[in-house]
Order: sequence, then C-alpha cells, then structure tokens
Amino acid sequence: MSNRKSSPKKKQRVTINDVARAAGVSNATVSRVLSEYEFVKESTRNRVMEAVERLGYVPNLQARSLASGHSQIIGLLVPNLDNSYIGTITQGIDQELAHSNYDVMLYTSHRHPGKESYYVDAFANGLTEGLLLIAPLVPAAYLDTLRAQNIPYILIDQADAAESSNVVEATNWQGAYEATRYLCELGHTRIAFITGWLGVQSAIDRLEGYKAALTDGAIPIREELVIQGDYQQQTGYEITQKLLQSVDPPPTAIFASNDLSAFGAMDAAREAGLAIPDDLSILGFDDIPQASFVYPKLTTVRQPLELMGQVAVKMLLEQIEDRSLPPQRVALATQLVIRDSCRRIDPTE
Amino acid sequence: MSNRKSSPKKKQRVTINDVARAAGVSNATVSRVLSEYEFVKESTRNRVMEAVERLGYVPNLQARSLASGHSQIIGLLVPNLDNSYIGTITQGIDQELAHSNYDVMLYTSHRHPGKESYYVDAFANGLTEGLLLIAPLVPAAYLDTLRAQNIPYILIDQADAAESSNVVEATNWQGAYEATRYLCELGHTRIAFITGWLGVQSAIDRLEGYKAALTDGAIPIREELVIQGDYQQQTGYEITQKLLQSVDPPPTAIFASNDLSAFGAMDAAREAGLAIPDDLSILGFDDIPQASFVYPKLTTVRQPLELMGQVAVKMLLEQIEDRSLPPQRVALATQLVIRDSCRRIDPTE
DNA sequence: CTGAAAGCGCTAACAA
DNA sequence: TTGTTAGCGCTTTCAG
Repeated sequence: MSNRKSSPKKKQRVTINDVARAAGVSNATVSRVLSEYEFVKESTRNRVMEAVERLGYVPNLQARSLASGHSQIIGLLVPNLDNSYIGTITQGIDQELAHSNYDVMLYTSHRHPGKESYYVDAFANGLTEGLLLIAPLVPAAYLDTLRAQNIPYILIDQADAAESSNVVEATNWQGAYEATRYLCELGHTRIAFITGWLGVQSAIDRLEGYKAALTDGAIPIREELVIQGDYQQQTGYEITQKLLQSVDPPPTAIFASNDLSAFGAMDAAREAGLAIPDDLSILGFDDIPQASFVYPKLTTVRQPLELMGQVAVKMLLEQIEDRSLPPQRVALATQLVIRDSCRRIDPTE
Repeated sequence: MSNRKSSPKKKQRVTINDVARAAGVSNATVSRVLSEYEFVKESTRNRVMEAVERLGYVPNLQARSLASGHSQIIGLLVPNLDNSYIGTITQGIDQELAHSNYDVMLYTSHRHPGKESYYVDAFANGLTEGLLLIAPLVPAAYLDTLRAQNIPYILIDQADAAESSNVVEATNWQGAYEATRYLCELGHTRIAFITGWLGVQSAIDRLEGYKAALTDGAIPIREELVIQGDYQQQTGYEITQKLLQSVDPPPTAIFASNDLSAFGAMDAAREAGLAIPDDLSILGFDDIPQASFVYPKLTTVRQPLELMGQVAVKMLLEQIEDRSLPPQRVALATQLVIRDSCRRIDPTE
C-alpha cells in the first residue's frame, strides 16, 4: 500500500491543485497568492509559498493564457537574422522587455517565403498579444489581417500608407539629405546612390532626401547614378561593379542606403583597384557596429537602432494595455557620423 | 430583434464550436477534420472546411496545447543577437524548422543576467517542448533543471561534461591545430593566441589544438602569448593593444578564437601602425559572413554554422518525438579558409 | 464515421 | 479573507 504514493517515477507535472492540497487551501487562493492579490492573509500566503517552493511548482502558461486571455507574449517578425542591423534593434527590444513580463516569439519571414498567410494564422492564433515588424518586409501582406483581428502591431523602420499603423522610424529624409549635403560640401558632384528596397517607405524617403540635397546644391540628378538595391551586401557589391564599369566619368562618391550595401560597395571598389577614400568616397546608412570596424571606418548616417527597438516595445505594450489608444508615429533623429571613408576632392577632378 | 444578430461589432474570436454549428456537426468532428484524421466522410470534411474558410477560423494554440499536451514550440536561448555568428546558426535553425510545424520562442540570456532561475521557470512552464542553447552560455545554470524536468535540449557549439547532453559542435581541436600548423608552415614562431571564453569546452579545445600544433612544430609555448579573451570584438582589440605593447619581441601572428576577436585584433594592429598581413598575420575562427568582407579578407577556420543549426534542430525534434533516444554528440568538420590576412615570413625575421 | 462528455491547468466572478 | 463554480477552446476516449 505505502509504496503506492512513494513511487517517484510519476513524472506528472505539478499543478496548482497539488499546491493547494499541500497548503491546505483552495486552488483559487493559490492563484491569488501567485498573482500577488492584495487581500490574502499573511499566514496563508506563507503557507502557499512554502508549498510552491517545496513542490517546485511552475504555473502552466497555456492554461493561464487560456483562462485569462493574456499570454504575455509578443511576436517579432524579421526578414532574417544574419546581420547586425536587426540584431541591434533586437538588442533594444530585449532591453525594454527585461522590465516587463513579456516573452517573445520569433518569426522569420523567409521561413515561409510567400506564405504570408501562414504567418497571419500564426498571429491570429491567440498566442501573441501584439507584433513588432522590422523592415524590410512586405507589410501589406500582413497588415490588413492584423487590423481585422485587432492585433496591435508596430512597424519598425518602415512606414506604411495606412494612417492606422503605429510606426517607429528615423528621420530618413533628413538623414539622407544631410549626408548628401556633406558629400557636396566635400566637393563631390558625381554622387551615386544605391537605394534600399523600394517596397518600404524609409527607402523611398532616403532616396528623396538624396535628390533634394542635390537639387539644393544645384547638382543635376543623373538617373544612371541612382541604382536600385535591396539592402543586401552582395547586391551593393554587384551594383558598384557595374557602376564603376559603365558610368563615365565614374562617380567620385557612393552613398548607399544602408551600411551593408556600403560594405559591398567598398569591396567592389577595392577589387576595381580604387582606394577608399582617395579614389572613391563611400557613405552608408544605419551605423551598425561593423561600420566602425571595417577599414577604412565607414562614414555613415546613424540610426538610433537600439532606441528604436526600445521605443517600439514601449509603444506596443501601451497598445496592448489599451487597445483604444490612437496610432502613433515617432521619428527619431538620425545623425551623420563622420569617419574615414569620405574625403574632400578638388571640384576640378 | 433582428438587429441582435446582425451586430458586427462583436469582436469575439471564432471558435471550433462556431465552426461546428455552422457545419452542422459536433466540435469533435471539426477537430478530426483539422487534425487530418483519416476516417471522416468526404462530404462531412468538405462541409467543415467550407465553414472554416467562411468563418476565417484559426485554432487557438493554447487551448490546443493544453488539451493535447503539445505546444509545437521550441525555445532558442542565445547570449545575444548582435553578431552574425548567432545569426548564421539561426539561419540554419530556421531553414530546418521551415519543414516542420514548430515555432520558436526567443530567450536571450542577457535579458535577465544572473537570473538563470527565471529562464528555468520559463522552460518548465510547458510552453516549450525542447530547447536549443547556443554558446557561449553558462549551461550549468540550466542543465540540471532541464534534465530534472526531462526537457530535451541541444547544446550548440559547446559541449558539457554531462554524458547526457546532446551536443552539436565542430571539430574545434582539429580546426585550431590545423590553423596553427598553417601559421607555423608560413614560418611564424611567435604566434599569439586569443582564447575564447574558457567557460565553454569549445574554447578550451581550440586552445588545446593551438598548443598541440606548436608542440608538434617544436615551438615552445610561451604563456605571455596566450591571452584569455571572451569572444568579443572589443576584448580582442584591447588584448591586442596590450600584446603589441608589452611583449618583446612582438608576435608575428595572432590566432584569435573567433572572427570577432580577430576583427578587434586587426583594428588594434592598424592603430599601432602595423600593416596586415605584412607586419602581422591574423587568423580567425568561425568564418562569419563579414570575414570575407573585412580588409584584408580574413583567413579563418570555417565552422559549418548553418549546418550546425540544421543538425541541432533535427536532433531536437527527434528527441521530442521520442524521449527515450540516447543522447548524441556530433562534431562537424571545420575547414581552414585561406584568404588574405596571413603571409609567409622569413624565419629569421 | 460521428457525437457526447470529460477534462487539460488555470482564472474570475460570485458567494460566503 | 477564502472557497465554489464555471468556463477558456480544444483533444480525446468511449459509445454508438
């Protein structure tokens, strides 16, 4: 008989009822103690905590969410994870989350390329209380459903047309304007521009900033110097190769829409036998960590990536708490970081 | 009366019962259809699917896991996300996961530094069916509990002493040996070594490989050339600065335990006015994407990071399916990738 | 081949 | 201050 209850092999999970029994209270009381409900007698609380301790009880999350309607989980949708642009933003997200009780589900959009509906389902399944979308993604594929399901979401570094989206971005236009301006002031007149993926607004804004600065500097915009990229290093490399071969006279400066593209450009330039910045100035956008570690150190427009992540989390949690909050858009200031990849040239060159 | 049911504002979620009612069957039947149970009459199945479609029904994940005991979620625990070492592994994880029905929860160990217990709870809460741990982490803090809870886990790029751990790693010893050997063959005799964080076995293995190669090359091991690092770029930078100042005669080559440290070393060397590889050869470990984009391109020991991620997922899913599987350890081959950061020197130099 | 019914572990009124 | 009682939405016997 006695060996019945001593069987330790029962790997059954400890439930709230076990704790309740052990503490001689009802499960409701245990629940109250665990959710830090105020009106529980000190002694009862102690008894419960002791039992929790002793049994090694850990609440079951799905049961809790099912009953309460809150999962305390947010989703993070990213195109991929192989560059530190995303990584840095995520760092910020993470920091902010440390102050909260939320955890994060990771969704990568390339896991099911073209299967946006898969994700839409995943978001709608109730697991996730809100969503952080980091650019560059094709938001249109998700956003309608998200709105229909009334799931709060924040777009990071990419605006969309709908008024109802929350977005955290940087002052892309201004950043690009200022950077281009800087290049002009260094005497450059043949400034090529490698765009980002033009499916997102931020890429368009950067392009517009570039154009505006040229116009203000009385430099004609030459379409053959504006090439469509996609934020990938490899593409930056290929574009630059082509640019250097086919445009005559060649540009004296290249402004890339993100640092990764700029790295690609540097590489192509070097392969073409051009010294940076002596033969060619290169300027990036983002200021990811490697920007200060490549050689020469990359002059770039800093986006406050970490801060963007933090702000996004803050906004999202607010929206989750109070669904009636009006949508917000915040644009954080960019800053030109002058390092070693651009040099002054004689205008007559 | 009629306006009662036309009220479209009821933002209540569509449940399985709604579908059942709409299709004129029981919820059990809907469940069967959705879980692709074989023995459902064709016509019934169609009716159900039609209703699912029409109502836009998406199953609630927590309810499903609660009832079934399976969440179809695995956890990914990483130290951080700001470098592409983790990113590349994650890429592999992701690819493999694309074939499965599992999603991933992301836990970063620096979110709650020192609060390992927080994570242990998070893992034990039933949300996660298994765990992928990417180095460098302090596994001891988790593993006991994981084992006690019988949660399957895989250590990536870090072994631990316990026989019972599943691990996916690379041939660290051999990789380091071969690389050091290469440096010797280039004529180097003063080869400094920047270790990784010695809390993980892989870092120790690399150190041992380095030492063994020196010994085999009849080169004495000089302790002042072996400096303890931690896999961070910044640390690699600081160590190299010190190394170049304080050791006389200075090393002619530096072998860093990971690429990030190697980048730091390159930077310090350059600041000290040394040309790479002319004045100093530098060799890394990992072959993260940037390795081929820094200047000069980094010679390094390639770890099959993506593959490691894929294999880890495969192993984990197997373990989840069948908890009784014996623990496995697989070591994937490394490969020396010779690029431009090392050069032959005259032994008399 | 399908339905009824009993939970999974927890929360949240409602009583007491 | 605490217990009782319904569920949350789904899966899974067990009958039929």
